[in-house]
Amino acid sequence: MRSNPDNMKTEKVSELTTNRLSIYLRCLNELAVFKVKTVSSQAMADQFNLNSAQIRKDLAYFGEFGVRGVGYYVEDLRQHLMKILGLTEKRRVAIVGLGNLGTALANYQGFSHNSFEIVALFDVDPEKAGKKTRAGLEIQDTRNVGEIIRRESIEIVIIAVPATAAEKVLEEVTDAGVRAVLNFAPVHLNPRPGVKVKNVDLTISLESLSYFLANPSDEAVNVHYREFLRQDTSSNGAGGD
Amino acid sequence: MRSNPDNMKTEKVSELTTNRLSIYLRCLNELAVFKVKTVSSQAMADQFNLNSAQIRKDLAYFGEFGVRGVGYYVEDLRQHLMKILGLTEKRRVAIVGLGNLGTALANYQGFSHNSFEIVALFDVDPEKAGKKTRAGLEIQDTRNVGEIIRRESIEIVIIAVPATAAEKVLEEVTDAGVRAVLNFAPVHLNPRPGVKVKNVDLTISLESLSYFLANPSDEAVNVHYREFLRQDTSSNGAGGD
DNA sequence: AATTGTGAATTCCTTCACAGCC
DNA sequence: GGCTGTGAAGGAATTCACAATT
Repeated sequence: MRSNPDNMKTEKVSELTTNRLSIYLRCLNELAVFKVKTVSSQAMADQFNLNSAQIRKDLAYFGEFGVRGVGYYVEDLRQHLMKILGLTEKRRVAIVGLGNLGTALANYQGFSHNSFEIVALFDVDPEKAGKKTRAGLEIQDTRNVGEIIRRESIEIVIIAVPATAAEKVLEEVTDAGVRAVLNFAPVHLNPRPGVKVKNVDLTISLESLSYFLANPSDEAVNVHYREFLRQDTSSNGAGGD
Repeated sequence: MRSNPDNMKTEKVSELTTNRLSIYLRCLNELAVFKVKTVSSQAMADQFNLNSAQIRKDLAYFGEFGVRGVGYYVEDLRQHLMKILGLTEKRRVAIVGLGNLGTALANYQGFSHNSFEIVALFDVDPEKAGKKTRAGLEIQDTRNVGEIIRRESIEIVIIAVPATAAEKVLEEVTDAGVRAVLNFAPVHLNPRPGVKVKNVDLTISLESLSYFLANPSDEAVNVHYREFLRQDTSSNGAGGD
């Protein structure tokens, strides 16, 4: 039993769990909009085809947030999850690589309500340097990435450069103190200990879909849609500090 | 033992496995460029911080592709993987939702060499209808999505619409016979049996990174970077045909 | 000697099932 | 009665370790 209802755990939490926490939070956000006061683990489980015990376990690990016979107070749990996921203050984000994807991400509204703020953009192409995105943010030369990351206290870097350039970018931003990276380049990166890399690899996603098209009889018949996002669970240079 | 060296399995293959097959293929593609003739499971494992037994198991499931004492013939295994992943012929892809992300994807070059071809684009916005992307492909009205999917023999649909519109799009394309969907909308979709949905959820990825920033002491110290892409493993309406 | 293919062992994750509480 | 929190059971995925093969 955690017994430290607000102040965190001592063991390790799997990335499958953190992904689910994010899903629970999304669910609670929706319920909050409709002014729903409480919700049971079963109700949430139904919505996402998860198992209710899993939800309870995931949550119970961080504290006793529920009330027996009642369920979870939506607003209360929402606050707890925000805290656990480190979303109570804005995280400053930079994008490296302003090609199609990088540009789309720079203009994308959909980042979690207001927990993430894109504050810097980088590209090697001198043609692009100086240009501004729709939001009015200026593209800077990748050469200065380290310096600016420090100056701007950037915590998360999104890598959207070609595969061949990704490793070098990772090194540079890691040198500048960044410990969290979202990598869109279709390449395996080897982060140093203490640095977390999450990968979004469109080729893998598409090829995996292609496999299922090529093997329609595959996949057990009654596994149902049960499972949800096992998104990534990426490379991670682990390590306590 | 599979014993049917070319013609497929009878059980189910996990999505973790298909993701890895895709990684192996990428590795082989690189080796092929350098005219490397053979490769051992250990050599591949080193490159991606995987376990060599896992690679051998993954491959052995589909046939006996290796040669004891030698390893795997790069070109031979590459062909086998292409076949297994269904990449020997082009798969026709449509994108629904031409906002920032959809547009970026429409212009993106990086799709696996030439196994995927984007042949149709859709958006609800009548302003956008008729406009062409850089590649010269015209954006069509979402109303006609079913008809065009059938006419164009589209097999894979990329959903890049807002969360609220995604479920409806899924229904429509499923009605039109699509069985593979890549969903970028931050929402859980419930596909019918026999339809595969892979999710790419940027909010979950970022929030998961945020968790690790908020909990630096977390994550066991010597798990090392071992694990690689557990990308998604999404919703799946399973089912034999 | 090197390296695959694979049963057995292990580790990790999920689900069950129920005691405990409201 | 309804629902949480959780130990125990079950299942899945990974890794070990070695016999089989070239």
